Amino acid sequence: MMARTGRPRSAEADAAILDATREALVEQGWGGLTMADVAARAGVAKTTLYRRWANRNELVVDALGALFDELRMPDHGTLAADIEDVVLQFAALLDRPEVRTALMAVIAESSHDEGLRRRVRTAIVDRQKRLVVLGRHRAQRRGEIPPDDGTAATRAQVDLVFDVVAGAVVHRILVSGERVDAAWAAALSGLLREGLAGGRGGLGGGREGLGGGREGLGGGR
Amino acid sequence: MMARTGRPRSAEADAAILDATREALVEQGWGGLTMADVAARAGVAKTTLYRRWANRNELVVDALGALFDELRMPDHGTLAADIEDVVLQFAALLDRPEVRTALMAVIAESSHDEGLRRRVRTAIVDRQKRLVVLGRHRAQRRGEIPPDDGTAATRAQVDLVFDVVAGAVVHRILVSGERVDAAWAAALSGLLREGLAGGRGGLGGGREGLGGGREGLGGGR
Amino acid sequence: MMARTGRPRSAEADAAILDATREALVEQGWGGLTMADVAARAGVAKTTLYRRWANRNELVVDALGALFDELRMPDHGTLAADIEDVVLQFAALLDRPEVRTALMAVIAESSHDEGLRRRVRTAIVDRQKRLVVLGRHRAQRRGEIPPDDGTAATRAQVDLVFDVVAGAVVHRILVSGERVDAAWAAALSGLLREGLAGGRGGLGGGREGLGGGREGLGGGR
Amino acid sequence: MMARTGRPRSAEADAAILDATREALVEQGWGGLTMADVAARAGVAKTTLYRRWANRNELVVDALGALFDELRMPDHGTLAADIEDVVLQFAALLDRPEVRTALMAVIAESSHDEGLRRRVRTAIVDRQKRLVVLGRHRAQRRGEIPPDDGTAATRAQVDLVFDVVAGAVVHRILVSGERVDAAWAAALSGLLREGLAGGRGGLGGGREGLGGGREGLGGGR
DNA sequence: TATTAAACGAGACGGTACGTCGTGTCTTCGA
DNA sequence: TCGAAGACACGACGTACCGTCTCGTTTAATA
Repeated sequence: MMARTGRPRSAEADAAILDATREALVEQGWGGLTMADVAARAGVAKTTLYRRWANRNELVVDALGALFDELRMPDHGTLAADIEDVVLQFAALLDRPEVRTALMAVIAESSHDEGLRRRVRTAIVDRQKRLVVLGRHRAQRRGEIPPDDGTAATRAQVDLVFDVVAGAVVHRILVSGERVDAAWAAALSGLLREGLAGGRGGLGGGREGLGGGREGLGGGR
Repeated sequence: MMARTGRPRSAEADAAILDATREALVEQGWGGLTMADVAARAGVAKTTLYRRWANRNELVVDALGALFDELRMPDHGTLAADIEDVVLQFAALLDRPEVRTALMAVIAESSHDEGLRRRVRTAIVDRQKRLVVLGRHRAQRRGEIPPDDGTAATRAQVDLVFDVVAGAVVHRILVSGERVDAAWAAALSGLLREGLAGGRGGLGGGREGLGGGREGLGGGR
Repeated sequence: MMARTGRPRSAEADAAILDATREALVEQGWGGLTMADVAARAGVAKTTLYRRWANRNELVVDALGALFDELRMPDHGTLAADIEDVVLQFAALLDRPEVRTALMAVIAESSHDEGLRRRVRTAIVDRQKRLVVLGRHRAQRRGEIPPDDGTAATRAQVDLVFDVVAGAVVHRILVSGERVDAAWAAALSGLLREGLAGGRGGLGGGREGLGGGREGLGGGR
Repeated sequence: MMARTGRPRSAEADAAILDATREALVEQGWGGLTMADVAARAGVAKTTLYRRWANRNELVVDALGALFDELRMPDHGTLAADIEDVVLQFAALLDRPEVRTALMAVIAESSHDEGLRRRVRTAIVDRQKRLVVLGRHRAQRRGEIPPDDGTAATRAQVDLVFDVVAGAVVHRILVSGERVDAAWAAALSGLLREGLAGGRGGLGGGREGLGGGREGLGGGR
């Protein structure tokens, strides 16, 4: 079904190109990144890049995605400790200059390029999200949080936690320009733990409190 | 003090350029935005753009900043309602196509351009942050949250709330690509209310379950 | 007849502008000459330049023309000596850097600008040609050459001599890039003397050896 | 000796560009000539122009030089007839609108650009000069003029004749703005023939005749 | 082992935007 | 009213990158 003949593609070239891309991002930044420069650093012809990636954006997404693949969900025995660990891992990743300069750029580009959006989702977003899902399962097995009841509210809670954790870390590092240290990670973890527990089923349990009803919101104290 | 001679700059041109910039962003996206196109839309020469802004990035930051200037802190009587209102305002802003396509792009560029970073801070970030500060003051006057005690922990809490709120909204809309509706805003607000209240006024106060990292943050109590 | 009101134009400004034009030509060459630079050197606003000259070309023609005004027809007592003197004067003029760089340029521009062509003619060409006419008259008074007989051939000879003398000097200096010294001037003068004498008073009188083309020019005899 | 790799340059592009340059010169004149227009006419990208020529001046010199390459030295059997033929060829060349508008311009530019001066010399001046040298050899073989004696005077005479012929034609057409017809060519040819023959060994050798000796000038009648 | 077809390097190519510069006009203020 | 200062619309400049296209040269599977 597929061509079996001819010279096969070089696997070394792939790795060299991704490495060169990250190296160039560190030195030149997103705006200064050029395909010719990447090719030269990788010791490869421009043609070879375009044979594998359609354009600069897709190349960068893959180069970044490889880094996100290294994220690991630890098991420290408590949800809070697990969250803090992941937050710090994520922060360390965002602190890398190639990520700082390129992550938001490809997300911006993806806002008007559906193909790129899909690639960002599979290469980057889903690789983060699975940590949230995994951490949640572990916490449920430990009994720290109630098990899934299969409602939409459950899925909504996963999404909310994901957006809060990832969003807060991204915002602090890339927008506010502040460092994420253990203290900050603990603070965020604490906020989440109380927020989720305090909700007594909270959001996700999604009952009365959701959807506009906020009769109790804040009035609780 | 400064030169008073020569033909003064046209104030109309400034407004026309910023309008044209937003219009072009809507139609062409960040990647398709060109200075020549903006100039043509504004009925102005390219020179006139470059006389006011050093480059495309700074122009776009100012064009976006003007939108963030329209954010208002309402007074609904409760912190939760105030937060939800602001979250929805912010979400509406991020839903505008010119913001979706360009906000993350300029933040990415700012990661290796200190001047641009400052401009982003004053034109965009600080305009959001003052809402958090104002909302916090109101809630303190209402007695919903304890007054500032002047510690670093207090300032840290403001920063954390800001990063969580803004980060979550940005992440949900731009990264996850989901809509922010009243239900989601209420859920986020609830998470924050419980998270802040549960902490006994203190992030970092995090107790037993926390990883331990709280060297100084939580000392505020 | 003319408006007498308002501030009168500065006569000093005119001289300063022409001086500045020549100075700028020396330093920047024709291609590097800018109106703004001329204005700055003259201590004058660009407006003032454009109030007096319609464009760069006309300004330069006048700036060069002033130099050609200094050409003088001496009276050494013989035609040959007079020619040599004028040739050397002309050569000295063409050796000035502002003339080298700009004379051919304005002539080139004049090829598709009738107004400029007229200005070149009156400011530059006619100022050279009158020397030929004057020298011819003197030589006729001395009896070195026959008096005008009013025929077209007479006028044609004046033109031919003018084109040969001016053209040869211009070509040697600007095209061939060689110097004009007394020996060369004498050689040119000698060629002309023999050429005119040999012709038996007649260009076009050319006999047997000539190609045949003489339909009317030589009819002067 | 040189790199043999990569895609070779298109020879068609070269020809198309030079043609387009002459075409644009005819329609727009020297001042209206733009690289973008030439590229568009040639169906070529601007980059391709700049890959071959450093700037507009060098491009135009080559475009004009190709025309001067077509000059031919005929053999009519007499020096006079040969001169007239060449003069008319040269005049026809200078009458072409692309040459009228651009030749003096590039010569002007060459006055402060040594590289351009060299290019003008090889592409234009030397192509004319070889005709003088060739015509002189033929006339010597015919016995019309004495053979070279190897002195500097001989070389000086070649140069003088060249400057006189080329200079006179250029000056008449471009400066005086008059046409060159057979009659004028014959008159110039006659002047030269007599001037060279009358000199008895001509200029350079010419001593006594110089400076003061002009006893016979015009006295021929 | 020879064939063969794709991968590869090099670099020219058609495009497009960049940011700068010069032109000639205009608008303001002060002399 | 003139002049200085300088903003303005316009348009060309020469550069840089894009992504595509030839070239001639490897290189591994296949026949």
